[in-house]
Amino acid sequence: MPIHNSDIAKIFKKIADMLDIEGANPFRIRAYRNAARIVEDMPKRVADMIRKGDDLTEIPGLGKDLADKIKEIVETGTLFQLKELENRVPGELNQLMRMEGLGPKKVKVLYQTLGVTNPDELKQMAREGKIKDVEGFGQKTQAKILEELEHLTTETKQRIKLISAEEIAEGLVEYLKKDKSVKKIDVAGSFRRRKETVGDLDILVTVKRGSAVMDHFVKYEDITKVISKGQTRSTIVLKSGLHVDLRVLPQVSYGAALHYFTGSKAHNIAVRKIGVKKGLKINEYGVFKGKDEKRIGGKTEEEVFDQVGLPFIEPELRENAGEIEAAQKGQLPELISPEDIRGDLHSHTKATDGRNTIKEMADAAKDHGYDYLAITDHSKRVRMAKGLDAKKLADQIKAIDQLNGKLTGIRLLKSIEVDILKDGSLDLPDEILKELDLTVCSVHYHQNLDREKQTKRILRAMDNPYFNILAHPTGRLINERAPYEVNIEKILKAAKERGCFVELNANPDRLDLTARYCKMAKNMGVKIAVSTDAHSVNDLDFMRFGIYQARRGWLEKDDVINTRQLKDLTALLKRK
DNA sequence: GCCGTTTTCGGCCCGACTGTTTTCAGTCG
Repeated sequence: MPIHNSDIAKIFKKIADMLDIEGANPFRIRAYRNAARIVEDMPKRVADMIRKGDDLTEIPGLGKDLADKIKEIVETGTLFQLKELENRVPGELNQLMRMEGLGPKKVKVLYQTLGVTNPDELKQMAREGKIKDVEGFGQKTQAKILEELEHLTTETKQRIKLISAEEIAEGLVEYLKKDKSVKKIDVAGSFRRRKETVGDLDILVTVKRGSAVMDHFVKYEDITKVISKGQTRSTIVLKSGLHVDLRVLPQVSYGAALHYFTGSKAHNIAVRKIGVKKGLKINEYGVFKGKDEKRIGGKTEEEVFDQVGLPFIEPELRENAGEIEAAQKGQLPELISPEDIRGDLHSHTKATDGRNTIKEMADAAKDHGYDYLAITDHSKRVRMAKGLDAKKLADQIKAIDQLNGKLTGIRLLKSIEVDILKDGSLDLPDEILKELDLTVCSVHYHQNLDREKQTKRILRAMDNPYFNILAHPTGRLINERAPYEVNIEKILKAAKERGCFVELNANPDRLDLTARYCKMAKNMGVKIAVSTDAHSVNDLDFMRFGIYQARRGWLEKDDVINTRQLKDLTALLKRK
């Protein structure tokens, strides 16, 4: 069984939890949590790296000990240390730590006094009223535990998609602005970094003297629970289950706080470390210097970066994934922006499973200020979507030619989202494909092939001289369907050799490629098409999510083919 | 458990809020 990076991370997280409950050295625990994160975010499979004999200790945060443990996990699928731990501490105890307000210390006390080892037993004790009598616990804690356990069975706390977070955040910001004492307002956190999913919202504000914004905040209509309410910080839970923090900040600290709460944590730590070397203390209140901790910055984010000798780093890059080193060398990318996009290369119409006509799509694209739009309906294999056969596609080609004769200010590109069949051949004959301006090729069926077969299948498809863009390269649906097993690195290499491109599908349910693969593609010199896969005129708006993701993947204007003028794009699409 | 051009030993981020504690520990981010 292949060991995924996430498997390794899971084991390290569990060890960290168990050590936490045992009361081990907190820095040792942090080392495990840190390692879990490192492995999870690694652009390559650790198992492959070990097979190739790479030295894992060269990765910051992994020493000899952890490297050996990773090796053990890769070779045996498990870790002896974990089994040992489970002999001392029941393995289910860490589940209790998932609960709001229960940390390692309290879990340990519950275990030692009441013998509680899992959520069911905890629920039992809470119902019998035994929790409140334990030292350090009380009536309120018991009620909270009971309430949360009743919930736990129905809804598991899941990160929500960026598009949902955006909707919620906009509503909240609008509501908060109704309080006229609010001056500045920003939504920080992973939302501001435009991560594809968001775990909670961090809203920062500055207010006029005597503001009652906290009172206003906890009266928001969408709230199910107020977890805490203070002068400078309050936390609420929305009906959707999303947690929202509101922080009130002094003007002078706003930039420091914005930086601090935008994260990522790893980025902040790295910035702070540079600060420490320069004798600075950086926290959410500002940048401070010397023994007397004189404030020397923090009103704006720029000031914070400036004090550590860095240029401004865009939020999307703040993952401690090389952005700090790049900033130090003056080599930060000039990230792509929405205005750079000249057209959309993946869209559907009524001819298959879209909801609008070709003409309607063309008009909408023109309204977006685009120069071109590729009409890419499904091919016949995708029966569910009434996919086009060669004859129907020929009819559509004619229709588009005619329409192009009448349209002004927008050019329709004749194309198709052609299915890559199980054996890697394309779903339509070359005779019809060669009549098109470009092809967008994708896998819809047989997603469960093993890694090698799936990769070969796609490589074979790329051998077809009419193959241009690989659409939604991993097939994942965020929170719904895992990516299929496929070696993206090999595919990128093949795309480079053959003059093909890969899509970054901007649909917020897909966002496929991930940021890390975008970065990999860029480094390998493979250009990317950021496309919406629109099934209606409204879906063309998804482009912004594609741009967010592209920015997270360090892409610049030049890395993306649909930033090109039509004639340059046409030249790019001609395979040698 | 990791890390080091100030250190191979002794650091490793810390402040706000809650609950139960009468002066603070635990949790969270």
